Amino acid sequence: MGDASPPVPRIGSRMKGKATSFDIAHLAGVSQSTVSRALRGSPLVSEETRRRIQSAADTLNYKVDKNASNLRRQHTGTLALLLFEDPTADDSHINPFFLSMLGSITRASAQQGYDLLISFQQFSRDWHADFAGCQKADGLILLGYGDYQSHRDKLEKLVAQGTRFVRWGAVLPGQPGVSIGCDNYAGGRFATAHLIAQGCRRIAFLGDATPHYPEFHERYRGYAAALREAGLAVDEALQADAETTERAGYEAAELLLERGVSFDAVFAASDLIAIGALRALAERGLAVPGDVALAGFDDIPMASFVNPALTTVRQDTGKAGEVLVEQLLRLIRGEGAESAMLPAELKVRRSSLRL
Amino acid sequence: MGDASPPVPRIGSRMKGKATSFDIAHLAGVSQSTVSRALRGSPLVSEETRRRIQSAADTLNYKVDKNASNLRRQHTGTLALLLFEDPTADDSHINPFFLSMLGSITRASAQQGYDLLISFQQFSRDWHADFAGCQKADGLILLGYGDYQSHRDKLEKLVAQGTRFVRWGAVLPGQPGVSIGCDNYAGGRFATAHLIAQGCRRIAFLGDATPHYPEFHERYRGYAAALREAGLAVDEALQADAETTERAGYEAAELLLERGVSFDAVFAASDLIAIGALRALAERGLAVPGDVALAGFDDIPMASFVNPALTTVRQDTGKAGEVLVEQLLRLIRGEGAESAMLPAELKVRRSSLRL
DNA sequence: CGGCGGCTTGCATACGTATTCAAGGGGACG
DNA sequence: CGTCCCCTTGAATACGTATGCAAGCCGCCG
Repeated sequence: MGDASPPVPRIGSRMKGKATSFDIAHLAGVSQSTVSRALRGSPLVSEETRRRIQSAADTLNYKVDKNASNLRRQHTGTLALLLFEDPTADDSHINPFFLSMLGSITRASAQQGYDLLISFQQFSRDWHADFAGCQKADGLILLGYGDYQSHRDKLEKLVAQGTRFVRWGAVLPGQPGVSIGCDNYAGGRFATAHLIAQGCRRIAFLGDATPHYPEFHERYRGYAAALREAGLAVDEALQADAETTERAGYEAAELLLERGVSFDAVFAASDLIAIGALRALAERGLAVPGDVALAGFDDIPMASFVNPALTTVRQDTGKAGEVLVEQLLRLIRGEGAESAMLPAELKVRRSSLRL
Repeated sequence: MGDASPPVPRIGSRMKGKATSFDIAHLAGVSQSTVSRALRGSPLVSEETRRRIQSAADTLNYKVDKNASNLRRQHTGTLALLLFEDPTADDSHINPFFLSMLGSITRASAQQGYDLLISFQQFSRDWHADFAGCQKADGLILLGYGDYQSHRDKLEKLVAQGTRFVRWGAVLPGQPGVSIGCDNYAGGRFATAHLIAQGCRRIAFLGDATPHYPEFHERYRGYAAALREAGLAVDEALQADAETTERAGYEAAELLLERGVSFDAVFAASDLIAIGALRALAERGLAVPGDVALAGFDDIPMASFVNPALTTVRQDTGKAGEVLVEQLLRLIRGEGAESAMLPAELKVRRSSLRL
């Protein structure tokens, strides 16, 4: 007597937790294997059985347990987005350009059926370890301006560990892993050539010009190339470092003004820098574009709303997100991916129009 | 002799996949249980053993498998953020206010040691099912303006299923679940009272005033209250619907102008609407704040950069993210959480200053 | 009429970790 | 010197799903 419990481990008894595939199996009068097959769309299950299982699953409000499923299949259906920011950006305002990228990446991965895990990272931390082998995500997307030189070792470690990742940033030869970026060189060249075409001859560059910030460095190279092509000299006194914040742009412009050098145009390495510079110029009573023509980079939403509207180099964030996700999925599927450079497009607005 | 293989299932043989706790155990000369305990910081392990295990783990570059761990512990260490947007926003520009919230929530959850899963949702879909029981996340954060009435049933279903979630939005009595929001009523009242104090008497309201958009409705109620307190009548001809986009703001302002009613101020239910209205006013040659004083709501980054800088009601997104995550974690820990209303703060800038 | 192949289904096991239970060893105290 | 208890460790099992393997059923062909 009382031999009920030993043979049946737990079917039907557990009311607390969510329903499992065993519960469905019990209700539909089939085995757990068949339930699993039916719900994953295996062709091995007959149509009638599939319907019965489906209706049982609906009844019990059953959802496949992602953890168990992922563990068994050794795959997560999740991508991780690592967003790097300089620790100095403590005002909790994320760079709008990256926010735009974030939105685009989110959409792209959703479209491909992947969830997206977001994580903010400090450059200083051992970020590469956190996501590498722990099966949190099938692949990584690295996003952030910055000094990749000092993190090259970490990237190489990722490659060595077989971690799948793509990086947004400057596309340069000899980099570890797959990089996607826009054509910063061409963008810088277009913007500067445009300023020259507007009659400007003394064009300043605001933004770090060292190779430590590869994107900015490429933009600077484009700037210098355009100057040379027009027969103009590159004057170091016309360059001032700035990280990509409005405040840094303001300060860099002030520095330039204090130097006492004359200039009739500013090419800023990012829109935030340009907007900061715009404020500094306005405070000195300099008219834009009358006294100083101004161009930025990124085409953040704010750029069209400042006064005067900002001429800038547009990076197609929508396309960028798609390409990043697409290439990452290729890596995950083992198809091999390639670095790619997206075109940059000059958006002319009032801030640069002198003619 | 030769009794090596039967008792030991697979230790040491697998070179392909990542190292498991068994590999660590083997290397450190202990059992898998001890490895698990050591790495989770259990006090049961001796200090010397812990060190040996730690060093073995470092050597093999071992990372705890999140899926297995989560499956075993029945918990994910992940929160999911569901961001709702009107399908009309196809230009891939997410509302800046929500982007700011997103940043803040990301930080807050990272600070609490939780990962954040981001998902964009269409109101139309059966979103409530996707995350409810599948163990993807321990809790949900719902974010988005909108018509909660038509989704009340879904919220109630979530509550019934025992899903832990918090919602950003209007805090009203009798709502299912926990809601966090700012004091939209007070914000609308402050902004309108400020416009009145600037000498305005015919103040328009741009934004949906129906209860379908509870936040906007509350702001409208605050607007109406301030008018009444000043002995001014609420004129329906001074109200025009607009969803929260720049284009809608532009069109609503145009509608207002075409109506031919006179007005000397505009209170827009969001900054995006205000910025659109600003453009419409400028095109008609109306000076802000000279001819029309203008105030918005949200204090998105753009608000300080438009010309003239926009007076607005600031919602503290940083605080909001913290509170959302904090209350959600309380729910997850079974401590019970309460809806809360955050203070709204008037930020006076040039767009409203007539004195 | 026997055997063979296609179509479904069930059984058993593996995924990698966390935790309960039992056991071993050593010291302290009576 | 014996007993008891604390400290540390190992063995075993459960978490819920996916899948290789084998078996049952049926019809068809030889």
